[in-house]
Amino acid sequence: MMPQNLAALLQKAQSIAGLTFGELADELNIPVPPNLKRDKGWGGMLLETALGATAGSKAEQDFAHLGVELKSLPINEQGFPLETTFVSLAPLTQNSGVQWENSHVRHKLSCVLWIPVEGSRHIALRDRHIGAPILWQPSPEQESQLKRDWEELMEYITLGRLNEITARIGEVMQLRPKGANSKAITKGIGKNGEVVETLPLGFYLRKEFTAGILREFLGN
DNA sequence: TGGTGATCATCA
DNA sequence: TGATGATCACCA
Repeated sequence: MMPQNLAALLQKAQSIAGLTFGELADELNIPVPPNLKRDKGWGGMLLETALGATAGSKAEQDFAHLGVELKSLPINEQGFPLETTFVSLAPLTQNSGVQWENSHVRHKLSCVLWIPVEGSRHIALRDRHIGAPILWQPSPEQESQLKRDWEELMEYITLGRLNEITARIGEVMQLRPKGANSKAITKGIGKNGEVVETLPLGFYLRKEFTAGILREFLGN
């Protein structure tokens, strides 16, 4: 099932474009939940299964042998993203020496297969259509935007300014909580360089950024 | 706990 | 009403 090369992956992705979640799920004998309240990652998992990615948690690209990360992107009727896009957990400790060039964010975003998906809640989950795939690599401009934000955000982390971090920081990428709930805990660096308990944070792409990706591929 | 996949839902 | 902060499920 795992595609052996990029062409096969793209072909598979193109072959499911136009289907609804319900049609695809039925083919794969996967039950469709009534909504996403308790199954927030269901759509992404469905696409992973359909495209032959190995399900489960592994800290790497979905198609590591192809160097490709798979991401579903819920959009509204206007083709605009409905949600920000999670990229990766932020390293809150042991991050000395981490540079943009060897960061998880850069690696994850070096090549992404985006699959737009109808996401409006008034459309029943099983009736939502799967869009045409977009194989994307950041342009030099996009990468420099990401790098700038990453460096600014990482500065808060490494300088022990965790308490000052807000989702408003960052032009195209932000830091937000990423965990089971507000009681989730991890280690971070405090004001005086000491280890402190803090909320796990993740990097998220702002909607405007992913909207730009859609725009460049769908031709404005 | 820290990853994967994300969306929910409250409040400014 | 949209974005921020919170949350859901599953796995190793």
